[in-house]
Amino acid sequence: MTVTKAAKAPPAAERIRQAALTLFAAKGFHGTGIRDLAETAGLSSASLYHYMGTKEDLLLAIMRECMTRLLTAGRRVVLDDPDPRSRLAGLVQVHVLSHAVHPLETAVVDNELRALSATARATVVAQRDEYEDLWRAAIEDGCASGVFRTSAQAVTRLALLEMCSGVARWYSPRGRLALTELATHYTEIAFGALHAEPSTVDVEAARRRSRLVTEVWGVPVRR
Amino acid sequence: MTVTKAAKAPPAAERIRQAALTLFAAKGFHGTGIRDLAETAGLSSASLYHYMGTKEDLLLAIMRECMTRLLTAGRRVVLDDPDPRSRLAGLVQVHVLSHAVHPLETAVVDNELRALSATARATVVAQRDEYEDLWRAAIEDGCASGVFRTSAQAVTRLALLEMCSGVARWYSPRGRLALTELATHYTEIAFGALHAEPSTVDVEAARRRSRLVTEVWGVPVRR
Amino acid sequence: MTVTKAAKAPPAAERIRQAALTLFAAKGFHGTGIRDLAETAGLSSASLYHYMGTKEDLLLAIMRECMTRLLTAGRRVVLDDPDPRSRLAGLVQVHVLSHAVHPLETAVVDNELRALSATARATVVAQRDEYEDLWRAAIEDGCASGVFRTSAQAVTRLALLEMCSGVARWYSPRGRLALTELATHYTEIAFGALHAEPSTVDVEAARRRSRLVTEVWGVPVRR
Amino acid sequence: MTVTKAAKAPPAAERIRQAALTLFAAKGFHGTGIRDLAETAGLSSASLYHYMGTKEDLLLAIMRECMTRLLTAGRRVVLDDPDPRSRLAGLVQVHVLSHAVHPLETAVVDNELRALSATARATVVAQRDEYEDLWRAAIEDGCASGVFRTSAQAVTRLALLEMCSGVARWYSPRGRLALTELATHYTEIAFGALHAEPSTVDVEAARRRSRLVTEVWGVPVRR
DNA sequence: CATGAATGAGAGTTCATTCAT
DNA sequence: AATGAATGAACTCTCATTCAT
Repeated sequence: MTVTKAAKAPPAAERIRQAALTLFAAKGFHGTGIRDLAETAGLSSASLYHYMGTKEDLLLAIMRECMTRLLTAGRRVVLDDPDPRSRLAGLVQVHVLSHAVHPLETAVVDNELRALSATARATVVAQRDEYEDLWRAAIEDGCASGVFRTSAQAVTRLALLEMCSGVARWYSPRGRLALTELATHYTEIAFGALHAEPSTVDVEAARRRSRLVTEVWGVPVRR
Repeated sequence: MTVTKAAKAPPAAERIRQAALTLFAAKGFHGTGIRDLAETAGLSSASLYHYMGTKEDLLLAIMRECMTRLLTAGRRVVLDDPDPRSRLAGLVQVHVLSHAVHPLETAVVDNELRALSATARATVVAQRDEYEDLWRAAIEDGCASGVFRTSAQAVTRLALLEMCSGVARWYSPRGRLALTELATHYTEIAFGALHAEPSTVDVEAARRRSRLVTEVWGVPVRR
Repeated sequence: MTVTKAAKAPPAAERIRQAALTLFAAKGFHGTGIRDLAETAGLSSASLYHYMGTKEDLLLAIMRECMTRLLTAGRRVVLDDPDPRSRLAGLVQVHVLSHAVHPLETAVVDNELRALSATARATVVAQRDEYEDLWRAAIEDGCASGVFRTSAQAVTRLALLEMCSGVARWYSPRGRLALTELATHYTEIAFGALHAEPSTVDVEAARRRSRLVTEVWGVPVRR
Repeated sequence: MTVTKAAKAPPAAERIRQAALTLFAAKGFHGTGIRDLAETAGLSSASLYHYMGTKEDLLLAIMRECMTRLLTAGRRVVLDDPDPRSRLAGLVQVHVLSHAVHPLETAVVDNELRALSATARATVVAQRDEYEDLWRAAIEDGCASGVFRTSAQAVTRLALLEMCSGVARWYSPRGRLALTELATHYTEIAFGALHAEPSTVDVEAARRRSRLVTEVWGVPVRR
C-alpha cells in the first residue's frame, strides 16, 4: 500500500541531494569528493551520474533552489505587507527563520558562490541581487516615509543582512531559544539599527510568516 | 647593501604568505592548489617547501596570527576602557576596522576553520572562544550595570559578531564610506541592539582604537 | 500487414548494425562508446544487449560478414573467369566496387583488426589471407603464362591491394566519377603495374561484375 | 664523462615519444591508455605530465612533426628535380622510403586524424593538403607536357598515394626486399599508371633521395 | 637557495556490462 | 521488447609532497 511505502528510504535522487547539502555545508564544495557524496548517499560513485550531471551542476541546483525559495518568500512578504515597518519585519523574520531552519542550504549559498564557474555564478548572483533589492526598497521606503532613520542605508542593509544570515552559522534547534523568539529578537535589533519605534510584537503577523516559510520550503517551522 | 635591497621585492617567505592569504580568501583552502601558490608567489612548487611545512601549516599560521592580533587588540580595549559602554564600543570598532582593513586574513579565519585537522582547529577555536569571551563579558557587565538591556545576551552577542565580521565580505576601501564612519555606524547599531543610550561620538577614543588596530596589525588604518 | 510494415523504420537489430557500422568507421572501435551506439540506434544502452553480445561481438560480426562477402565475390570471379587477365580484372573491379559502395564495412575491416582479441582476430585474418590468396594466384598464373610481368609479385600484389582498398577512404558517390569509370581506371593501373597488354574494355564483363557485387552485398551498385 | 653518458638510456621525454609512437601505431589513440604509455616509457602515469600536456597534445606533436618532415622532403624534391618525370619519381621514392623506414609515424598520421579535436585536426589536414598538392602539380605538369597520360588525374593521384602509403602497413625491414628495390618498384608502377616511358633507373638520383630521407628524418635509410 | 624530476594517492568522470522489472 | 537502476573498473588528469642535485 502507499502507506507502507511512505516508510521506505527516500529515493536515490533525494538521498544524493541530501548528501550534497550536508557535505557541501560541512566541508565545502572543494572539500567534498564525489566518493564522499556517493558513500553518504549510499550509492557507488558511478551511480551518482545516473541522477546528476557534474558535481557543479549539483551545487548549482542546490543554490538556485534555495535562492528561489528565499525570493518567493521575500516577494510574498512585500505583497502581504506594503507598510515599510511590517515589510522589513517580515523580511527579517522570513530570512532568520529560513536560515535557522535550513542552515545547510543557506550556508551553501553564502559560502560556495566562488566555487561556481563564472556563468553559473552569474545566475545565482542575479537572484541574490534581486533578493537584496527587496531589502533595499523596504529600507528606502521606510526612510522616505520617516519611520526609519539611518545615516547610510546601504551599510545598514548589508549589516542587517550579514547579521541575519549569520544565524545559519550558529543557531541550533536543540538550544533553548525558540524560533519565534529568535525571529522577534532579530526584528528588534533591526528596528533599533534603523531607529524605528520599537515593534509591538504582532503575534498574528509572526504566525503568518512562520506559515509562509513552512510553505515555501515544504518543511514545517516548528513552534 | 641592505639599504638598496629594502627597495626590492619582498622576500620569498613573505610572498608566499601573501599568496596564500589572497588565494585562500578568494578560492578557499581546498580550492587553492600548491601550484597556484607557487605561481602567485613566483617560485617553483618545490621551493615552497623551503619556507613552509605543509599546506595546512601555512593555513594554521595565517589563522593563528590573525586571531592573535584580534585577541591582542581586544585585550587592549578591555584594559583601556573598563566602562562597559566604551568597552563594547571599542570592541566593535576594533573588530570592524580589523575586518575592513584586513578582509583576507579575517575571511580566512571565518571560512576555513573546517579545513583544519581536529587538533589544529582546536587551537584556533580556543583563541576564538577567548576572543568572544571579551564580548560576552562586556555585554554581561553592561546588562548587570543597567546600561545595556537585551532579552537574550548570547543571541545579541552572536548577532553583533556576525554583523561586524560581515564587513570583511563587502567593505571596499574604494567605496565612498570612510573607515571611521563605518566604525561609528556599527557602534550605533550595536548600541541600538542593546538598548543603550545613543553613543555620543568620542572622537578621541575612536582615534585611539584606530591607532591600536594600526599597531597590532603593523599596517596603517588610513583616515 | 507486412506491406505496410515495410515502410516503417528498420527493426532494432538492423538499426544497431547500421549504427555500429557508421560509428566504428567514423570514430573507431575504441572511440565509440556503447552509449553512442545506443543513441544512434535509438535505443537505451541496456536494450542493445537484447540484440547483441559484447561490443566486440558486434565488431566481429561486421568484419566477418564483410570478409565473407568479399570472399564470395572473389571466388565467383575466379570461377567465372579462369583466364588470368580477366580474372585479375575481375578481382580489381569487384574489390574497387565493393570498397566504393561499401566504404564503412571495408574501412572497419581495414582499420579495426587490431581492436579484436587474438582469437577473434585470427578468424578474420584467416579470411583475409584466403582472399588475398585469390589475388596471389591470379598474379602468379598470369606471370607463369607470360601475360603479366613483375620483378616482385608479392610487392605488386600488396601495392595493388592497398591501392584498391584506399578507394574506401576517399571515393564519394556524389563526386563526378561514375563507378564503372572508377573500376575501369583501376583495372588499367593494375594492368600497367603488371606490364600487361592494355585491357580492351569488356563492357559485358564489367556489367557482370557489377551485378555480382550487387548480388553479394544485397545492395544495388548504381550505374 | 660525457662519452659514458652517451650510452645511457634516452631521457624521459624521448622515451615517452617513443612509447606513444609505438602504442598509438599498434593500438590506436583511443586504444592506448595513459597507463600503457607510462609503463612503456618506464615512468609513473603522473610523471608523464611533467613532460607533456594532454594525451592529445602528444598525438598532435607526433603528427605535425611527421607531416613537417614529409613536407620538407617533398619540397626539396620539387626544388631538386623540376622535370615532371624525375619529380614524380622523387616524390614516390621519398614517400615510399619514409613510410617503409618510419611506419609508426606515418601510420599514426594516416589512421589517427579522427582522434584529434577539430582545431588540432585542421592544422594537420592543412599540412597534408599542402603535401598532396606537390603530387597534384607533378602529375598536372607531366600531363601538360605530354610525358604523363591519365584519364583522371585526381583518381590516379589518390590511387598512387594510397598505394605508396600502404607500404607502412606491410613492409618489414626483415623481409628479403631491399629498400632501394622497393622504391624502384613503386616508381615503375607509378609510371605505368601514368602511361609514362619506363623509367631508366637513375642510380644517382635514387641515392640522392635516400640521403634526403635520411637527412630529413635524422635516421639513416639503410642500403 | 632553488628547482626539475618524480610519484602514490586521489580527483571527477565515463566505461561496458548486468539485472530486476 | 525494453529500460531504469546500478556498479566495478578504468579513464585522463591533478593533488600535495619528497628528494637529489
